[in-house]
Amino acid sequence: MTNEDALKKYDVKKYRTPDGYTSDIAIFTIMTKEAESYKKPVMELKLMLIKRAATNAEGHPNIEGDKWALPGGFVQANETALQAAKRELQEETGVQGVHVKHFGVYDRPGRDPRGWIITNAHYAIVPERHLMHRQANDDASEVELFTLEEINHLALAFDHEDIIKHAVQAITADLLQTTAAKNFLPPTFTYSELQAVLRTVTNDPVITSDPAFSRKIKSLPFIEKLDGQTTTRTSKQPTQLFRFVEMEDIIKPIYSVKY
Amino acid sequence: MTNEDALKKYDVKKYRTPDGYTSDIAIFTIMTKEAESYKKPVMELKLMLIKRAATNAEGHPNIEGDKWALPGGFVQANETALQAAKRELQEETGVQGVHVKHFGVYDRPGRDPRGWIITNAHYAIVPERHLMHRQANDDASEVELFTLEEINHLALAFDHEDIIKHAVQAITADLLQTTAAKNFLPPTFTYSELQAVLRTVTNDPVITSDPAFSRKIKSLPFIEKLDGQTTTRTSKQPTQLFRFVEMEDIIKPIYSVKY
DNA sequence: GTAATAGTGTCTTTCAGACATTATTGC
DNA sequence: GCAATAATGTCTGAAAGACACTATTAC
Repeated sequence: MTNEDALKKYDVKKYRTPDGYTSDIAIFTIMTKEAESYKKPVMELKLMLIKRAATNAEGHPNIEGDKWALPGGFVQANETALQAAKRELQEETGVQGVHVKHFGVYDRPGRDPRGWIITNAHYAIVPERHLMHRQANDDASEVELFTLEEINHLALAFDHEDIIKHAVQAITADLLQTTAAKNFLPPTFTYSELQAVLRTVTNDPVITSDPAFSRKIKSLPFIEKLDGQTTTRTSKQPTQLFRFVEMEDIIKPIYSVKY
Repeated sequence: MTNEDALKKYDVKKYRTPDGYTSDIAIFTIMTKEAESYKKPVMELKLMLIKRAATNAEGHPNIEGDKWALPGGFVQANETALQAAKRELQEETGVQGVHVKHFGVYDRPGRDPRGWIITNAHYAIVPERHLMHRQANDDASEVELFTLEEINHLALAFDHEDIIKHAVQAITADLLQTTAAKNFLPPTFTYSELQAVLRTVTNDPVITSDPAFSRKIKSLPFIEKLDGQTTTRTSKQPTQLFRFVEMEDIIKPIYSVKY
């Protein structure tokens, strides 16, 4: 009656099994538009897509060839989809050790003409400064960063339009309701740098107003003022530096805030 | 060069594929403790688990037999995991048309001794009043509702301890940061009924203090006061009724609230 | 000085938090 | 009247929101 006994009798072929399990990854970065000295940063959210090759290694036409898609690949039996996503990120960008998070599963019948393919989708936050040595791999003919507006005009493979839409929702909620913004910023940052990151996903007046945000940042329990430390990255006037404090996630009930 | 040509050349067996794709569902309900007339409701969050049969239909010992587990089953090739979860919910409780949501994927190698099994996990919110005609199905010898405290002391199958922990986190965040509480409540409700639901997952003083919550509920943009409509369900004094207003999700940035 | 960004002063209004008080009704 | 729940009155303090103003520095 042990699990071992039970296992011997179990027929793993009893059910139809999927034809594949893949891991896709939406790699987001935030780029500074027109970086000038002593200038307030203006940032832009971008997503990395690859152009699927028209033909595969054997010269045959590729599925959904010539369309843009999220990087991804088949998950191996000895790894999780999250590990596969990190491997894919490493292959596409050479970057390791950044924020990677699951946000959805795509399993609609017929979503992939090759068969019953389950896709586990993730997003990654890669700071601009880590994206120096991007390289294309053999499966992709082109790799490019697009703004969300540009993506609206691209031909996308499979159901990647849906997946990307959800990825943007997921990263928006994460940037605003967790301290995920820290993954786009250097370890110490000014109020205007944090503000620029948040402005890519919100128009909340508390965040967009300079005096309001400059005051507010000092009272946030998950951000620490670094007394005496300043920078002139963003202004001629030396500017106060801050850093994020490690803290378990902050849940503010919608029933207890001001409207 | 069309997708059809490409498909002919594609060998679907090139990669090892999973041995199964299952959909599990954490069925939550909130029960009123000691329901008396004219009494303020006190509620309790409960989760439905099934006891896996010691032996299967052929009399052989069952995998992880005699342990408690989330209801679930294999996803068919012609459906999504969400559809499978709703089917499973219907089989376990006879309930249809309630809130069912994906919250995670479990794919750690070795998590299931039967092979490489991917589990797509969901949770459902079922109002107490819909749970009149619960029935066990043939795969389960027992079905029971447990409090979260009771679950800590049960022997759970596979990695369901992890899955349940994440399900509780997911429903907590959803109850507090979306209007999901409406799925536990009748269409119109008093402040103390909503309060009782929220108290199952939070101790926030704005919610637990009666005068504070009674005032606050009137200023929430997603809740509407029903002028002139009252009930004596919860008190001898007729009590104001409210209802949820349909509204796209409210994201309150952690950077714009009070601490 | 000028321009740009950072940051403060100050006023008004609103709301949270606390606690007492009143209102309503079945028993 | 008593007990229980609902709801309001009222005070204090803190923070939001708005806008003017000062501070600092490269040029």
